Amino acid sequence: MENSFLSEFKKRNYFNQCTNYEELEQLMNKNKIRAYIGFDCTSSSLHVGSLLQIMCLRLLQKYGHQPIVLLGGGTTRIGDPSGKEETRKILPEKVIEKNTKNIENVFKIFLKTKNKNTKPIFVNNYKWLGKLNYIKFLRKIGIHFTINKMLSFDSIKIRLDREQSLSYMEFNYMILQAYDFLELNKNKNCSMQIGGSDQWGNIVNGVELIKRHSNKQVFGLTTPLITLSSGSKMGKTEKGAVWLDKKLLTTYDYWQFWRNTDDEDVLRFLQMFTDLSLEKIEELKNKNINQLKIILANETTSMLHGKAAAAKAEQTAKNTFEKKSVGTDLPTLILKKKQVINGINIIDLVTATNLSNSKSEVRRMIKNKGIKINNETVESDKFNILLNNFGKENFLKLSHGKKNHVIVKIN
RNA sequence: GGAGGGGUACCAAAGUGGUCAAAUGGGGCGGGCUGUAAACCCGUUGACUUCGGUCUUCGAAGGUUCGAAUCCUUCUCCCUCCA
Repeated sequence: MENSFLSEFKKRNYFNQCTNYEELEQLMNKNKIRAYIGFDCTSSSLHVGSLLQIMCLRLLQKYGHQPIVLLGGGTTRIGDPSGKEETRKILPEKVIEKNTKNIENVFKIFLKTKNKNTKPIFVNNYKWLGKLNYIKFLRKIGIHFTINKMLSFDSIKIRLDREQSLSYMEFNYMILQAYDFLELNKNKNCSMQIGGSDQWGNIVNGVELIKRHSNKQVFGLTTPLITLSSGSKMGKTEKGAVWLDKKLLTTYDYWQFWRNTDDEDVLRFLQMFTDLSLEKIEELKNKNINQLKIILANETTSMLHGKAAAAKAEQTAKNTFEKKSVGTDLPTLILKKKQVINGINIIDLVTATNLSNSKSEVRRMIKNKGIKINNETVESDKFNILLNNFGKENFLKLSHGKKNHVIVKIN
């Protein structure tokens, strides 16, 4: 019989592969289960690249299952070779610990924490990996892995085929991840691991380890790698990562990220990254594409920054792009009156904002007609801003290209 | 430990004494067209500049030379092969 969680999982395009779909269906129909996803702690927070996994955890909650968030404090000390062409740099322990805390906070926003039965369980694998005894580990766990098999996994094979070096440390990564699953199965009664498609090998290892070690059946489920219709990986923009963190990316910029989605991706993203029901999305389908993008931006932004903040961002975008005016969410630079009274050179003004920090770049921008004050192109890099450039309300809008605007105010 | 190959801008990659702030492609940025889309076209892509130039950059430090990304020495990192 079809399982409601899995069927929605599929319909929302989260599904890539499963170790044993039919039996997983049976299990999930019978019991509420615990499932985990592991997160790497290599950066100071999470970005949109991890959003799909987060959505999976939310979906588990929706159907009454309980997510386990595994923070890879231990495995990050080793470095996952999957999909990497080179050994990645190993971070100092202090940084990893700090990252771990920040990342945990992201989940506290996205996941529901009130319901006792579905609230997320946070674990850090450093807790058990950090105190492993090498000999005991090899005897207990190592015995279940054959080198022959390990060499056949993509993450290893690709490196070897390309004759790129792979350290022994990294080679052990998959065993550690498999061990994590075993640990969670034993101590937290966790019966499923979810992950990106690049984690398939690591996940299968865990499933097999548990089979051999404990003779228990557990499951692995993977999500596809999301690419934009342009073919590039999701989550990185010109300006850097799209962080799921207020401190690292403003609400307005986050909203804009979603608003700027390619036409081709909009429906898919509505399914993947919003809570809108599939029926609702079906209804919306025929709406104007730009309306859909606004809905997408509002839904995704509300989830992270709250409804009110999202509405503010939307209003700011409306003012900025439709009315060619300004909105409260635009970044603001405040100047003292005496700084302006004798005029400020345009280059100095632009570099004082976060629009640019290079004078050469600003000169270039002016030459290419990309700098505007109150929607009027600045023609010369000798242009001086005077008090009368600020309107009655003592502010002006400074634009860098079409999408980047800053309000400059006189105090 | 031994033998080779290599480190050039955001990335890939050319350049092996002057014409090199460094070809070309991708990416980025800006403009045009549009819808804050895609595709396409054009411009631009080290820093500073009084727009004359000036300064810094081809793994690092020295050296040869009027002149070095290019030649020499030492160091360093990466890769391959052998042990």
